[in-house]
Amino acid sequence: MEAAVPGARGAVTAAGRRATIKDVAEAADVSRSTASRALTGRGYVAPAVRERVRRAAQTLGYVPDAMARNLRQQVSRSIGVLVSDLRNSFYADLASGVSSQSRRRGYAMMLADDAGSVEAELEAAETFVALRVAGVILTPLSAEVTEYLGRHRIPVIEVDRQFAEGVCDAVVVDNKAAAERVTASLLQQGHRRVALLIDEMDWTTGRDRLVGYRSAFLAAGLPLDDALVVRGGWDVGAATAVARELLGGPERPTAVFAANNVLAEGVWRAAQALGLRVPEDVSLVSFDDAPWMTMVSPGVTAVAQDAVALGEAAVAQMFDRIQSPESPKRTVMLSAAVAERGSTAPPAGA
Amino acid sequence: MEAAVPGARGAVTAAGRRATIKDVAEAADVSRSTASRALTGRGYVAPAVRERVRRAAQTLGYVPDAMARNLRQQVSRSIGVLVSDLRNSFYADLASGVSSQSRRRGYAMMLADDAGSVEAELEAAETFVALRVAGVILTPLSAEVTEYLGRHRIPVIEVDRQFAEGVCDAVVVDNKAAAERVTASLLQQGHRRVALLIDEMDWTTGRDRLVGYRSAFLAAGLPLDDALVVRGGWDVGAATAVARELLGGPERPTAVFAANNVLAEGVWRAAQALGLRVPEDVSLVSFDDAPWMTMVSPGVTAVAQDAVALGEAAVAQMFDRIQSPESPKRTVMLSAAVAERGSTAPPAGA
DNA sequence: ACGCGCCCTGGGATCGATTCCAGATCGAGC
DNA sequence: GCTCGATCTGGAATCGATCCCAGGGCGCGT
Repeated sequence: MEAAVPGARGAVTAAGRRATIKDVAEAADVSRSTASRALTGRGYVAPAVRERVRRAAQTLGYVPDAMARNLRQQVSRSIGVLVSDLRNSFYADLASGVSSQSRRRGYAMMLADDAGSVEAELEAAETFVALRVAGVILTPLSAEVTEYLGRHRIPVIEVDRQFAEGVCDAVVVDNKAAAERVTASLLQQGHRRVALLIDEMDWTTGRDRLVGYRSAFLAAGLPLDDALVVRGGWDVGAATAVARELLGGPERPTAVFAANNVLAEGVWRAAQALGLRVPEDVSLVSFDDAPWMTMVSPGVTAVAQDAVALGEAAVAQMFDRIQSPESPKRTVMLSAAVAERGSTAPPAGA
Repeated sequence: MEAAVPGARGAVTAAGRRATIKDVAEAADVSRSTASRALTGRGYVAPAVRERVRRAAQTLGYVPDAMARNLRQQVSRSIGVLVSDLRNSFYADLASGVSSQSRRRGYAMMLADDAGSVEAELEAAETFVALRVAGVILTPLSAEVTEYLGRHRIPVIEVDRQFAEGVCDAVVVDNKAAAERVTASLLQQGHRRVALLIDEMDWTTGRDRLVGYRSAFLAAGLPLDDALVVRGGWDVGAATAVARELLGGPERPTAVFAANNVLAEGVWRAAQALGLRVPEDVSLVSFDDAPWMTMVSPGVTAVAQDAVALGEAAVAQMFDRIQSPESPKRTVMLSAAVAERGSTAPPAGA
């Protein structure tokens, strides 16, 4: 174990403690107040003294205690991020976008994932409150969490999905337009039995995707068949099982629109397992891009939400909100591109 | 905007401030000390008083300020995690494993990603020091960062890779054994021109994978050809370009061992672009599994490092270290399974 | 010479929670 | 009745940094 040599580029005082501003002040032979002013740059300090303090801090390897600073200033320079599942690339990309932007602004990121559990979500929210984060960016699971954080006067930005519009700042993609676009494109190719595989209809994500799907039928003057709207479950296993049922049945749809990447994976696996070729036997479109969709052949046509951009936009909106706490709530809607890749074709009979 | 009704399940006092322990104490008609003891459970408090304080806290929506608590107690209940790139599923899984385990122990996770930049890495480390995290789990980019954190007496666990063994706690996979195993399996299938596509040889990851690759040749009594060891670059674009060069050349290898998932993606894309079939024209094995490898056909045979388990093990080791700061440094080595999927076959001539 | 304003510094309060310590109360044992 | 110990409570110090404020020194204008 190396000895802590004071004076060397060490990080601790001789006693083995971490250096505090008091140590710096003593080393520079000034008061704590002056040392603080010299280092933060707020208030008068003679240039020579400032330099002396700076050097002392450097020598001691002084790093100000963020706890103490935040406690005194009653603000923190970290933001909370709460997503559903880091192992899903959508959320990981989202977190990545948030991370880069918040670092750029000098903020640290506290990241938590509820594993789809409302309880874990609330627990994480409480941790954020305890840590007095400057704001929280989350993909909400329950309506409670937003309300809870709001009660504690913590700015909240909902990303990807909302329960209701206008009650909370949010950054979402234009689910309806994108869903309508890809559905219309399938209908135009001649498909009539287009199934929608979806997981939930409680959030704006699910609702709007369903609405978009339906309005494409209406716009084309085609009848809706509710039997073609199928609930897919929350994980790949469940999605695969449901998709097998759907594709293995007697009245097999000629195209499937999967409402997210997990469901799309289920459809893909089910098609493989059943020996169905894509797109010859069944066309597939996914809402939500994923790395594997560009690796398989044919590639899977997908609504490519830019999750990184979503995260970045959320950070931007968070800082807007911090700057003007009283301005009306705003929902930012990003449009999503459709990445055409070849997993769709006119139905066999056409 | 809803009014903050004190007495309701509100989160703020009438003045709009956040409730502090002083508010709780006054509401329960006790001193701050007693309130603190009642809520933390340390020290004597009459049962009736404890209950009164608890209810007051509940009513006020009191959440203790972690800053103040940590400052007083000189410990924090959060750990820092520093990975290279959240958008890479390996790191995302790692973070996910850390997240679940640290939450289980009541710790919050501060997550940062250096985007492959040593500067960003050190900056993040400084943030962790400032926040007085209980420990840091990282995939090191530079040797400096570990040393820096060590100087500040912060426990560090290196994950996935190390510069040198024994100087720092670490959790790694048995790179050499796994690399040797898959290489040997290719050799046994009859391959002789087995290329190794690798990005770096400065860390134990790269070094050991190279060593494993080589020792498989030696064990089989086959000659090594250094021209078959190719540097692949850091992103998919670069990897693809290098792989195209490799597979498009005159002396095309019959099998490629890609040293990580990014490189494997490059090889896969290059093979597609060149119209080469896997495994008929070229066999492919990857070190490091990725979701797409199970989606393509044939699936890509890969050394399946369990990144989630890696993260979980790192957390476990971190708490061991916190409990016994003086015990000797330890490197935990996890073995990696090989997921056989069909991307290998005997070479065409065989 | 005096007053005014500017530059600069240090003392001390402050943020919110924990914790040490002194003191109060009460019941039991002798 | 007195002591002793256990139980319980509140006052005050403490963690590390910031920042208000008082005050000293100095230059300058009159």
